[in-house]
Amino acid sequence: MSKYEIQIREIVNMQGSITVLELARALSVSDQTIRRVVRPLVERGEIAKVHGALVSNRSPIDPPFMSRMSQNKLAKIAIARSLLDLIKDGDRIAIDTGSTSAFAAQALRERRYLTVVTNSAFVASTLSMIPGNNVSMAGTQLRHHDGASFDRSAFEIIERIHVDYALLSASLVDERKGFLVHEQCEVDMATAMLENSSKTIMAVDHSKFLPQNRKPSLKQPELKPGDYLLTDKPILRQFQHLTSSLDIVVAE
Amino acid sequence: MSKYEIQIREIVNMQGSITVLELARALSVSDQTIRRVVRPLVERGEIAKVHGALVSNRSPIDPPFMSRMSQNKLAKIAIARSLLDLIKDGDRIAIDTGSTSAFAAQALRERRYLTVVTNSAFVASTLSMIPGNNVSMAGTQLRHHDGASFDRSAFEIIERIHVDYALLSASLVDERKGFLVHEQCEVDMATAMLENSSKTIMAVDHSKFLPQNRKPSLKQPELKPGDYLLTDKPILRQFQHLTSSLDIVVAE
DNA sequence: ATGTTTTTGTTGATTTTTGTTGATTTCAGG
DNA sequence: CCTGAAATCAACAAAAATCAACAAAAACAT
Repeated sequence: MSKYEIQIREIVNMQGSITVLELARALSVSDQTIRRVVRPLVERGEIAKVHGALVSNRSPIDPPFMSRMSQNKLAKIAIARSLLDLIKDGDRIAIDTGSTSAFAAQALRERRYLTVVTNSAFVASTLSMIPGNNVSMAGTQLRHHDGASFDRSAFEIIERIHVDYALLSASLVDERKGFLVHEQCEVDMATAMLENSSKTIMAVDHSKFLPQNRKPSLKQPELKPGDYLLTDKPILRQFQHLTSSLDIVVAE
Repeated sequence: MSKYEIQIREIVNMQGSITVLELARALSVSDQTIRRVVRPLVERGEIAKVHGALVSNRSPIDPPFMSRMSQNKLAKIAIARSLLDLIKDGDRIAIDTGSTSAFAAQALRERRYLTVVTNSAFVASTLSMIPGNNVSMAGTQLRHHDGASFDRSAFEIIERIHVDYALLSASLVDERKGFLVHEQCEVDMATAMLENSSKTIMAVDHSKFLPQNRKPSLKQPELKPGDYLLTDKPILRQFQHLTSSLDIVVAE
């Protein structure tokens, strides 16, 4: 049994699929080594292999649309579950757009009597079905790539409703610049939610701490001391200065 | 099994349908590759293929919402399919709440460049995912039993957007009183949609013509001559006076 | 240190997949 | 029914991934 085995299994299952070459680069070994190490894993049926890639054979649970598109499903599910430790029946919460929030909405269906305000039609639709919830959809015109709204009325509604928690996310965590997203309207929305909530919960899975091809550049608003950071792996040393004043929750 | 397989399945199921060329561009491979990879998927029946596009063969609706919708599922699916004969790419349509409309929204995922305005968060969320669509969610506060909004802003938005078709439904068709629903706000919404559309499409499955335990009492607005009635069985004699001025489409 | 075993990287041959071209089929509109 | 445009298919060449074999490097025991 090779020392790379556990790592490989984990990466493949997390990502769903990955090419041999990518994996080789990730572990800084040659592609041939990966092939050799992977062979017994495939024979034992622990992961599947096709020409061109390794694919996870984990039975993919079936959460609706949005969720299945996303990377790092398992991490996001774990984060969503640990969110349930913070949010109790009857709480008021603002939720932003994004796949992490989509998973969170799924998890929050367990809670009752929530007051929810969101600019994501998916989140609104999911949580509005729960008896006892009071859900407000902020905004009118929905952008097609994620069904979220960022028009003026969206901001007016966010600013009208004060909540206990704002659930925010980010596309990348940069060592120096902090939590980043791709578009200004997302920053504006996050700011509005943060300003109208008592506490903020920033939810980012560990992959957001790694370098990415498509680099976001816009900085999310500053978190307050005592705000929560939800993630799925311990914070690495070089990021700790960003998170020192936060309550960190690491989902197992 | 190819390395693109999982991605293709996800994209097709998410979008409902997509052309081979679009998919090729999305994965940055040639169209020929897509055709090759897709062939076994089609043979195994995991997705369906028609000349010009790949279409999802997923059961038309999965959301939790479905439990209450399961009545007359087949009839509603048939009606939704025949709606596709009326609504073409690029059309503008207002859609009301209700299970019939939810099925209609699923079917309309095949269409592109729709302008949609609706007070149902589920319909909005479903159709906003389709590239090229322009979807407006009317209203803010969602009622929990169906995720629809009937507040003042909902009406303002409906009245601001003029569309080609209003897709309406009813809870019961009464021999004397016509199309009935349970709540006044639903009548108001139907009226607003009808007044801001060129044609109205009333969609009711045949069970709505039968007596019911919980009797609705509020009358939907009068349809105009030439408006459509979509249903799944021929109209019985005793109802024909209600429908004589309408274009009747019977889904097979 | 030395020899042995195991792991790893490199090379080149082999297999599989992919893109391109051109012929063929399908579809929509007269 | 015919015609033009778009989609599909077949076949071949190019590119990428895989495999086998061998040499270098690392780990281990003596």
